[in-house]
Amino acid sequence: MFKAVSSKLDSVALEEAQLKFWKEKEIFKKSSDCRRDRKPFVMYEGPPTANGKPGIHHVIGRVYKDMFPRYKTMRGYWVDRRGGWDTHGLPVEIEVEKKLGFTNKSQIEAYGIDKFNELCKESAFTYIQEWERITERIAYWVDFDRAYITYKNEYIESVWWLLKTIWEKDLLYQGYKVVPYCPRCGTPLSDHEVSQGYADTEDPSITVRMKVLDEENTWLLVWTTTPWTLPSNVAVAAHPEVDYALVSTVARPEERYYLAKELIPQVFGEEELTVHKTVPGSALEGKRYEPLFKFMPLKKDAHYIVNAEYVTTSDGTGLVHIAPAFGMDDMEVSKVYDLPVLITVNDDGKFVDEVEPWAGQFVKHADPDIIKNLFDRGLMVKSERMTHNYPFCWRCKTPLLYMARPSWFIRTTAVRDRLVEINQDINWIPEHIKDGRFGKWLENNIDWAIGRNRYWATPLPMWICEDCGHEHCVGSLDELSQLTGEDQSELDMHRPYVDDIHFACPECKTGRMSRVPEVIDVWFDSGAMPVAQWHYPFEHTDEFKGQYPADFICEAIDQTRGWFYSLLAISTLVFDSTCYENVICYGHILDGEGKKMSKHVGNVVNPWDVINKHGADATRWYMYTASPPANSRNFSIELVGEVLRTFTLTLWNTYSFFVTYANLDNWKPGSGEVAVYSDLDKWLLSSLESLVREVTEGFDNYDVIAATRPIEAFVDQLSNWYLRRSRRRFWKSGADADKMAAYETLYKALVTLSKLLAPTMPFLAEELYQNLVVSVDENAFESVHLADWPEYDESLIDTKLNYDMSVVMKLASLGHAARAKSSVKVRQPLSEAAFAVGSADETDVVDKFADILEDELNVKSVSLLTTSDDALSYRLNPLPKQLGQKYKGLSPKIRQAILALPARESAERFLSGQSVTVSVDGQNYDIEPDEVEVITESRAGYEVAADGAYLAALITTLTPELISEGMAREVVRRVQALRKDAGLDIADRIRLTYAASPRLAEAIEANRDYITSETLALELESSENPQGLASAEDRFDEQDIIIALEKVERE
RNA sequence: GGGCCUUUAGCUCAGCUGGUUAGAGCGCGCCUCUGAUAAGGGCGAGGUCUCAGGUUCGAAUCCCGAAAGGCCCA
Repeated sequence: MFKAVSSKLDSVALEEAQLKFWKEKEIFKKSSDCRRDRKPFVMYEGPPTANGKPGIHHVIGRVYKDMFPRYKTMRGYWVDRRGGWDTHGLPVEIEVEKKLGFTNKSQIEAYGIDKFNELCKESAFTYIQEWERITERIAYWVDFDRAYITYKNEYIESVWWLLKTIWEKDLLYQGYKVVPYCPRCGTPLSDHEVSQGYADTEDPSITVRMKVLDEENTWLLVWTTTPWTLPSNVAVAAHPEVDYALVSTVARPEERYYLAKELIPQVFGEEELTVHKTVPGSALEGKRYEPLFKFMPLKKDAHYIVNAEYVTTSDGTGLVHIAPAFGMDDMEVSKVYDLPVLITVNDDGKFVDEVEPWAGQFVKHADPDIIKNLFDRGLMVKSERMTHNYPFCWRCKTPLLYMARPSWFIRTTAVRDRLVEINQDINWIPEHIKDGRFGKWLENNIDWAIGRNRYWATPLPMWICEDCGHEHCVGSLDELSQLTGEDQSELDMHRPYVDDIHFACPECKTGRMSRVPEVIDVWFDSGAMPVAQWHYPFEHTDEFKGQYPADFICEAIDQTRGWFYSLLAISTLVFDSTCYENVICYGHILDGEGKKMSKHVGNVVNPWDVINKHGADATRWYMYTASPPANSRNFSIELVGEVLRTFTLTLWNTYSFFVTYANLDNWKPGSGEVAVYSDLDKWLLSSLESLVREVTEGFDNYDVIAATRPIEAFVDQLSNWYLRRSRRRFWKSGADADKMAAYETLYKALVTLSKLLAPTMPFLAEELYQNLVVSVDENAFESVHLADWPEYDESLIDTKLNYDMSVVMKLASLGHAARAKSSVKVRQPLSEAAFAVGSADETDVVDKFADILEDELNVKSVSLLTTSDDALSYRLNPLPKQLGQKYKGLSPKIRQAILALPARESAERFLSGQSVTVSVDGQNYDIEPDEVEVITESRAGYEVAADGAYLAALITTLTPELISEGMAREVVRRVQALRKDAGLDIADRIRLTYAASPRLAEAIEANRDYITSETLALELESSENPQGLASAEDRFDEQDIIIALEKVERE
């Protein structure tokens, strides 16, 4: 016996019971351990930070991450599902700063870095229980006990080792980085801070001229909104592919100016011009000019035209002033051309002494003086003011200056080509990421600025001699012990403790080595996880090698610049290979209106609301099937409820039906007579095999939609066609070969579904498996999650059968439509239904599946309409695809010729599989049957419904026998309703009494056997006054009836 | 400002390398069936396939612009 299954489903209760079962039996652990000696499947967990609550957008990532390891486990791979936590970084620091009420970095130092970092460490795990709770509840199986934690010494030591390896390759260096800087607060701001402080402001908008050397009276026109950066100008940039014109005005023909051709109207307005020549920006490269100012000494060559792709012609002159110290783009260009970086401004935002006229003046306040100076020297062409959006310090409202600050870099540009090459071997889902967003990002790679002037992060292990400037990168605690001559194995590798470690300079012997103040970018931490989670190379060498590279990783699409990059950059720098082979990038979850979810707007969905209402399985299924992973999706709780109604419950009720009848018949797999399978069974089994193939291929290709949506379609057909057409087979008494076939077929389908759904709907799958398999098979696996994935058998896939059945469904649907039109209810049997199909290879379907069509439509016989039937007419529909591809431009004429054919004769030939010849422009063409669709139309005598070539026609003439049978069905329906109302069990036997008007009584007697077997009545008697457990009085078809039933206790 | 993506029915999505009258599910209205079902079946309303050009015998699909939204970068 199977455990009885109610047709009602309480998904939340069911899931909680499964959670308990998994926990008690340690199924997660077993699912990994039982494959311990098998080939590994490797997934890396992109570590979340637990200092915020998990939201619905975290749920989506976790359910994607869960399905593939589950699938691979069932395929026999060993999956070590190790978790991880990202614990460092600015977001954690900001939380703590808020808590302490700090507004300024100096407050942290005053408070004490040690105490501050201690608070950060705690804060990083503020919501760890929330994370663990939701993770467990949605059945994301991940090992938290062995989770790596980025603040642990072991982790940090591996990160140091990586940095040292990179340093030894001469790829770690100190340079300048242009950052948004508040001169009043004396600190750079993070992007996040900058974005808070944008405001419209008025600034100068000036166009100056720079004299070209070696060309008579020729000038470059250059535009800028920051006159104060002109003293540090070192070059002028032109876009290599933009056309530049050399022009002079009619008013002053002797002066010639270079500028972008398309910007001439903006610069010169209506003024009359002579264009001397036009050249692409690439031709200007290297042209030298006279600098505007010469305050700073030059250590490198400067003051010539360079090419840069970022130059635009949306405003200005198309010639862009380059001051590497004060612009991010400028700095990048300066690296390409090896230009000098002129630092003309000090930390307070004031000009340095070398800039004599304005030394000590705040740079923005010096703008008017600089403009005046340029006017006086005849170098100013145009001076205006403009309003634009400019960032200000969110604390003190001081305008931010983009300023070069010393910073540490990893020379990723040295491996740029390898990054691009290696990226080609990664399977990106969706594919366009590879050469699109990610590929382009790699091609435009710039050196990775990894230094941060912060506290709670991995310290940069770089020591520098205070005397001679000698640099040394430390790669382990051991090494540090050797250098200092003291045991450092117990050192907390965070600030401020590492800051206190000094040792003698190995180079000059006299100087003291001190650590640089920087910590590193937290992205380096996360990208280091393939190595650092194992404390490699200090420990676990085999584990590291066995778990490198990952087969699969999965994060949101915004990680292209984040984790996806940091992982690839580090593995390329250190191992010259990728550390992941397949990636799914999933999109973001938006609210029901397509807006971003944000706390501020208050449209954030709490995942618990969804799960507590509809359960985790339905939530998971929604995530998988709603849209392709990369699409962003408009989420609402109702959509998850829809999953439950349309998919879960359909499957659940099929399952409940099966268990109910199997228990009634005491059926078990393999019990009873040898099954004889009907075409309907064969069709279902064939569909099942194709389903297994489809889903398997979906998983193998990391195609989430292909691995899930076909299951929905199958369940729909299982319930609404197979089961609907098979109900009677389960009801009938006895246990013949046909019934056995129905049980075997439905059972196989349900058990297979439980396995196919195990990776995606782990709870429901477990319920099915436990009850259908474990309860009757003592050799079964303890859990579906320990079971093997079903193999499919190609030989069982019968494409013709699958196609034929789809035609049968179509014809049945049309039959129902014809019935509705005729207003003869389905309960009334009709003598005949006739069908038309559109092509020769479909004509056998009606005969082959006659019993299904007869039963479904309640008709006595079915037939195929033939072309000889005068009640029908025919129309030919030339198929544009086939004809167009064959005849190209001739196809409109061919089409006309086909339409002009005598329809009936041609239809006859097409439907029997023969071709028809048409003549166009004196040429003959053979039109094949598959190039034309034959459309049948009814002229009279039938009730008809048609769609395209398919047609169903009903003969609605009723005989007395048919009417009598129809009445009997009415009676049966009323008895069944009565049984249900009386609360009888489906298998209860009854005694029936009735009183009916004469014609009805006659019909009841004529169909006595039918009524008694349908209603499980042991007795059926007419009575003057029917009484019993339940009774009903009714009138239909102008007949009156009173029926009553009593339950008969079975011995 | 640049890059990548998205835009098809009220909602969520299919529409393969161009090819029949652009489909499905949900929702809505009407009808119907029911001893598995919170269901099933049928009919119907609902679409300038975001807009504008172009290529083609033929464009939701290919090309070129534009708009709106998302993500990343500046």
